[in-house]
Amino acid sequence: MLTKKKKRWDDIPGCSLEAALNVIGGKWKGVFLFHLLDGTMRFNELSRLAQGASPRLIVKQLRELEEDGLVNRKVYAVVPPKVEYSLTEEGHSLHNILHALSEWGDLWVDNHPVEPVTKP
Amino acid sequence: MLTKKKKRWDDIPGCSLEAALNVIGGKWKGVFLFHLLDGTMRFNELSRLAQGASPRLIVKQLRELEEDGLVNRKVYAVVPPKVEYSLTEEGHSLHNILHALSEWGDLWVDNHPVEPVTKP
DNA sequence: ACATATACTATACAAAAGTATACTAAGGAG
DNA sequence: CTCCTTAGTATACTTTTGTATAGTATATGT
Repeated sequence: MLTKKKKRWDDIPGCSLEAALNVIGGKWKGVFLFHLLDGTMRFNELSRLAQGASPRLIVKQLRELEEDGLVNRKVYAVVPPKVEYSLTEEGHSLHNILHALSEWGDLWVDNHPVEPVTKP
Repeated sequence: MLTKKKKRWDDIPGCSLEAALNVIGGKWKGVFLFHLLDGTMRFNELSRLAQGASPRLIVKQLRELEEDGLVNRKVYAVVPPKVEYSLTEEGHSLHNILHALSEWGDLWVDNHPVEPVTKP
């Protein structure tokens, strides 16, 4: 009998936009992808981008990006360990979108300042 | 003493890209925004887009989009109720991004078919 | 008098996402 | 022999998301 492999975007049938957002929309995925546009980075460097996130989460985000074909993970058999992350061709194809999102976000943040309130 | 109003994107300081993804990345937000590009829609119509989602969630997504300034909510004082949702100018400014995401998602889905597996 | 329609709200619960903290492997430097 | 380094794992827990299900208001049509 044939059945389907369970994927994270199974519950969004037919909607490519939602599929895209699922792939790049994880908590730190956008940031990682954006910075990887400039070249390969090591785990530590990526961690520093995700200020305050636990390694568990960082690993999870990176593994999903890898699984989804957007990043390569290259392990060097050295001690201490060295692992380099870089974008695949598919990852690079997000270049324009990532920059557009970043610019739009800039404007949006400007137009929606966090309101200061007086504390009682 | 001055403090800040808590917002949903407070935990992503300085990253406009992540801010953007936070604003449009909710479970059904992309779909709603995309379809609203074509004109106003009533609550029922939007619900139908979000097949299987509970009203609670749909309302939450729409309220957040409203709060973030991307959609207008127009209530008609009639019975039975009638509420129309439409994009604000700021919402419309996402036009290109939403289409780019949709196209990218299309390609991505094509390149990543769900693998059939034989069940034991 | 009664069912109908719409856009929700309320409550309880389950699942997913994220945090906090501690720990590991193994070779080189001292 | 001990410490340092990196790229993670492991475990326990909290928070956020999302589901399931039922209920509400009220003018209108029959």
